[in-house]
Amino acid sequence: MAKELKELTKSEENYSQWYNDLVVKAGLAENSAVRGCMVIKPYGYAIWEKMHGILDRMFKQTGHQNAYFPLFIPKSFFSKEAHHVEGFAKECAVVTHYRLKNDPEGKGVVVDPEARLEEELIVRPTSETIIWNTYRNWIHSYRDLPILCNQWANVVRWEMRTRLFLRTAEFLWQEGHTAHETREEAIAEATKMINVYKEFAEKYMALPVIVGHKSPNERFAGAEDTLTIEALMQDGKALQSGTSHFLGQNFAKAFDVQFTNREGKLDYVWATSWGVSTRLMGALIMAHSDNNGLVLPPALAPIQVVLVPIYKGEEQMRTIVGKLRETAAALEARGLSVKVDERDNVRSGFKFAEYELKGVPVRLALGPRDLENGTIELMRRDTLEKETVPQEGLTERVANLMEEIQNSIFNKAKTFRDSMVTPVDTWEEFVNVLDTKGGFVAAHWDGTVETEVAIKEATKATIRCIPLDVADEEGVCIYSGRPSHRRVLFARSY
RNA sequence: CGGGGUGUAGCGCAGUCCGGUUAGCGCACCUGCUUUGGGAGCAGGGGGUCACAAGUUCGAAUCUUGUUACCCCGACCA
Repeated sequence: MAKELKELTKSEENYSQWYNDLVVKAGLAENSAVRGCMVIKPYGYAIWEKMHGILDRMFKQTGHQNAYFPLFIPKSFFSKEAHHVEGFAKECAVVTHYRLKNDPEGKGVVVDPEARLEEELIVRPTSETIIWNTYRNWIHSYRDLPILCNQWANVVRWEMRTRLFLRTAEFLWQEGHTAHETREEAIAEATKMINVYKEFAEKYMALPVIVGHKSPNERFAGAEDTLTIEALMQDGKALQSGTSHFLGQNFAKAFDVQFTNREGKLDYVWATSWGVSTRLMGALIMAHSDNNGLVLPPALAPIQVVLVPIYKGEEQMRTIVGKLRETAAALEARGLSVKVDERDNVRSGFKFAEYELKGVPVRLALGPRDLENGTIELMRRDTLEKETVPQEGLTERVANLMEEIQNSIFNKAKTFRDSMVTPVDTWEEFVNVLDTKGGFVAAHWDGTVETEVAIKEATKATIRCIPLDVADEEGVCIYSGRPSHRRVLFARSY
């Protein structure tokens, strides 16, 4: 048990505190000297690298290529797409000067007032504008289409209040930007990519998500349609974990990106953009962790199996560590990432607690007793179950266990999520469920922005999505009493 | 930007109301010995501009004024 964490059992009141402590103590990330910016530590980054690698492979398999566009965007680019401007406008970092000089009074360096930029540069909060400005030169004919590019980058949004991984001033993400001949093709692309995200979340992160459309009010600025994957955290709040936008011809018109189509006529291209960020790390942590620390799905765990020696005296240590190295080599040959913890300045009990805090899926412990009996102690992190098993056949057993743990973590999260989707038909019920149970509330909505905003003001709950697979059902709006044709999902969210 | 709170060792804190030996405790760190099947014990050791600045005083971590940073609650958040 994590001594520091033990005193901080998670509950609704201290959930934020618990989350923050967990992120710091598990060695994932910490606050930096720059307000709102985060340092991702090696262990946290190792998990992100795994995510990055898997996603990148999935993008390539769906025909995409990586490219890189500038960090700085001329201010004027943001004036070109009206809705986009409205949606952003504020909370960006702006570069106004390009030089420092020594302080005449000898107090270090100051910004050289002579070195003011003619046009300010915005540190990208997202790259649609600079990318569409670039695409204009790449696209002339239908033969140039589609363009299927992705960029791995950092972006900056000057958020007022930040939380590690969930909302930081600077964060890492990928943003895909595609250009197509037809509306249908672009819509298909946006749908394809939200499904890639769904598959990634469920198969690798063991995180069940609901795919749906955003309401017009929650839509990305400049998009005609925004698809989202919504996940549920253990405190009953929803987390938007990835989005895919059908941008129509909005950016093409703003940046004058036209092509000659198959009929020989000029037309504007159809666009999509889609992204996931280091926020997924927050989702991973909040979806699975318990009071002993992280619970990592084997598919994303930087260390899948840790081997801990238990011994008395140096001679015994050498024998046992030797045996563990052999075991580790066999597991590695089977494709698992393993670590033998040979440190002799901390005791085994300390190591047990530490790897639980870090979420390592399987722990093997070998002591003198096992040496005699030809056994080894095996513990799985998700259930904390220990058993003593024969060394014979261990590699296969552990390899199979990886799959079992991955499924078990997913099923646990799914059972919880499913139990937290509550259909309601009255306003009283709606408020009551939000206040006492949390989670998603499936309710009828009249489809108007006014109602959506009024509900948000009254309850802090927003429409998370209109699920893709929702069945048509006649009913009346819980707030206005006007007719509705389907239920949508409301929740309080991060 | 509004309301509240906190700055004392790497981290967490006591001391501040009511000024007075050499500023203290826990964790972490270093050394040694004993330990090792669930966060070891003992002994010794290192580490401080008490956020910054000015003032009051024989004397300031403590009182006064100003500044600054951070945290929490709002507002904000594709």
